[in-house]
Amino acid sequence: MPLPPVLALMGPTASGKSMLALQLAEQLDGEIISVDSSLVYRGMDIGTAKPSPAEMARIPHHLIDILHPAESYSTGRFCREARTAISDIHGRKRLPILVGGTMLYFQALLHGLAELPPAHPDIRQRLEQERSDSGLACMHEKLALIDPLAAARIHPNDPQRILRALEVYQATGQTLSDWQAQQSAPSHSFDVWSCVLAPESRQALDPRIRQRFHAMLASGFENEVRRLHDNPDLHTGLPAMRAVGYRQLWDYLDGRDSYESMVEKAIIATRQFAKRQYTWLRREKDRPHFLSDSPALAERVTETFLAWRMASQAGGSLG
RNA sequence: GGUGGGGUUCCCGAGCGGUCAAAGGGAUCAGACUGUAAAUCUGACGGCUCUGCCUUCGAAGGUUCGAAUCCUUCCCCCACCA
Repeated sequence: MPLPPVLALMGPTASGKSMLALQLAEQLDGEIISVDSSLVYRGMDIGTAKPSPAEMARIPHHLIDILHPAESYSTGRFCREARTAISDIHGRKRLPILVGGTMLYFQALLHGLAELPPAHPDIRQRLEQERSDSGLACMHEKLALIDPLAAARIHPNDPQRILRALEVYQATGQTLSDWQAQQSAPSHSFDVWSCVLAPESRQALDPRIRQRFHAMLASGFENEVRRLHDNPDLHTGLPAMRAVGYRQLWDYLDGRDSYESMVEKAIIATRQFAKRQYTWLRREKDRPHFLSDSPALAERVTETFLAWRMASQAGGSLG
């Protein structure tokens, strides 16, 4: 009995994933699951290039607008919710289509994620305090004592990872390395076919990024961020407010940057983000790659997917 | 026309006789990445036949064992005075 299929579409920012996903969903009777750490937040629409209400009405979208920006999402939560969404969609006899550019989420969902305790705000805050009192180097040394493996792997300048490792230990009495050692290969109740969408080169992305950011500004991005900025519950320490574009606009609204400079910085930040996505994407070398905006794109992706589907059904368990 | 400040490696910007291919930041390139990931972090970053050599600090000369650093002239910016 073959496992039900899942189509995964990954690609850098501004590559045209969302639009393609919509077409695929229509051609393949699918529903879209967003694989994106910023689309989960309500009130962050323009700057995240979120699908429009009309588009979301046309095709069901999942894992979008599920959190208030003051909340924090996580890889673990994504994995759970994505799995739930996948089986729900399968229950409706439709095709789940994973679409997004948060490569860690893809990695975790498709290749497995260690069982780990969730973020612990109290402990984290205490560690944060400790860090500003005694310095990062001291924290790293501390980590080296309790979890030498993690300390060796985590760079002494990497506060996020050092504090997380310490947090895991303090919260559970077990080191991060121990937790991670227990990870086993994921056993999916579905069969994934994934592909990559990107332009001819990363350089080709630059003008798209630039144009898209200006388009965002033209459609009221500044006001969107102003609303968030005016909300007393929100601040720059929040993961949501560190999103590309929001961060730069926030500084501008704070008066810490000129408009011109803010625009340039936002575009640069997007470019750098895309670069990091490419570093992940290179691992997917042997997946089918499709060119952004190429002719009959959706048709060709559909065709390739269906051919895979046919082959995997014929070939039984061999994928 | 006069006075003062300045022209430094892709950009900003330190350096002000040797330890300088030249701090620092930005950009760029490459990479890492396991519950913050649109985040966080690392490396490279004038050229080469690369434990050394060559070309760089507005231009041309000069002083010196030795100059991005001192002197002379010239070119260009900026401020102020005319």
